[in-house]
Amino acid sequence: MTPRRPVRSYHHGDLKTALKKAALELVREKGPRGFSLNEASRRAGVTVAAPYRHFDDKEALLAEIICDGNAILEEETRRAANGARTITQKMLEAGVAYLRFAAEHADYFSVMFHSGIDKSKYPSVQLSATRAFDVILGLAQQKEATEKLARERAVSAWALAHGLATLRSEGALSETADQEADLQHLKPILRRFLDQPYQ
Amino acid sequence: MTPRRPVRSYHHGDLKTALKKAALELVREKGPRGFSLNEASRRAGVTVAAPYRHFDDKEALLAEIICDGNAILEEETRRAANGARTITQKMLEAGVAYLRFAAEHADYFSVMFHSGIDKSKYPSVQLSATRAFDVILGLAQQKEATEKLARERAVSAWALAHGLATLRSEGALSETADQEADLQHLKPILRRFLDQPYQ
DNA sequence: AGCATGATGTATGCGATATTAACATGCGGC
DNA sequence: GCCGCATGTTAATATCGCATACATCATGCT
Repeated sequence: MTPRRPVRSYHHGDLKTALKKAALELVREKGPRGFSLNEASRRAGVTVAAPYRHFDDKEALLAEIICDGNAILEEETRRAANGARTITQKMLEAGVAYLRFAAEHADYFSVMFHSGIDKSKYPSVQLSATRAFDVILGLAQQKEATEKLARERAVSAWALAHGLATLRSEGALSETADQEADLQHLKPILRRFLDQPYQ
Repeated sequence: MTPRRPVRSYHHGDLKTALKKAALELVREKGPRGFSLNEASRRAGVTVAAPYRHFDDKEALLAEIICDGNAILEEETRRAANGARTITQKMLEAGVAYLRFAAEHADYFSVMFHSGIDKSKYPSVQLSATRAFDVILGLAQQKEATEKLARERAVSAWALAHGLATLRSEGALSETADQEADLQHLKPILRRFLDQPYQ
């Protein structure tokens, strides 16, 4: 009669990761506000006290997720840029990668920008964000003459991509079933923006 | 301003408005997550049950605030556009007005975009958002030949402004004490974007 | 094998919130 | 002046969440 379970060990093994996954799952289901440590613990098959061995508190978990998200974003924009030849094309592909990230990792994106946590309290978060931004900034520096212009170019490209991604995630932009096609449809917008000679 | 009674009377007079103000105040102090119906009631000097005479539930209050915010945004971008002569200048000023709105009404902006409410459940919210967007769209239609191009132009301008505003509100853009100066500093970015011939 | 240590469970305190039901009040129309 | 109806209050319910102290388990090191 005893429920025969496949030897669930007392020690979870990788609870930290499991909790982060559960949190993202919750965000996907119930939106950025739908996350709670308790529910995440339950889903990870663990009591509500266990998470505290791995995270200082609820916010700390979110902060780590944001770091992870920034790392993925950095990685993906960098790879996209590497696949192109000219600087302008690199920036274009990086922008597309940003939009793709926002769509494919909507859960991360949601936590990163809509979880309402005070990022300034977490240096690690700021560091990861800076690193992600540096991908674009690095490209802009190769494109522009002065540091000031490069920074301005990078900021505006970043902002455009971020704005498009946000509008998209809110359903303000008409979307079809084909994500990739929609993405390619937005490309011209980025291209026109980047093609223009700067100053 | 608000009809406030010196003597604490049983009936508040304009509780609906008072609650919305209190909510915005809370958001200003504690961020978009820091709002609760209970605390707002307290600040309005009323018990926690009173709000239900004016709003279906917590979300409904937020939804109304979003409508209000969209109305203000619409009004301010429209006025800014009216103050300029050429279409391009009108769009530029509208963009600056967007950024100014995000800075000066950071509380509204926060609720509008970071409160995590499902806007699709509130037609009134969507209507107000559409009306605000129509200001830009209307300008773009005068600037571009086809409807398709106009829409694209409007979307990208909107996205750029929104992205800049968001980055700004997160402290990603260096800011000085002088809000207005910072704003003028961002103008070139918008201008370069708008000056470019489209297609 | 035995022990130190870290990972998890148990029990519990505390606080907060949203929401509803039933009762009270007083403003404004008649 | 009176009474209805909107507006508030009292009171109660149902959750839920965070956090902590302490016991228990299992793993890996020696």
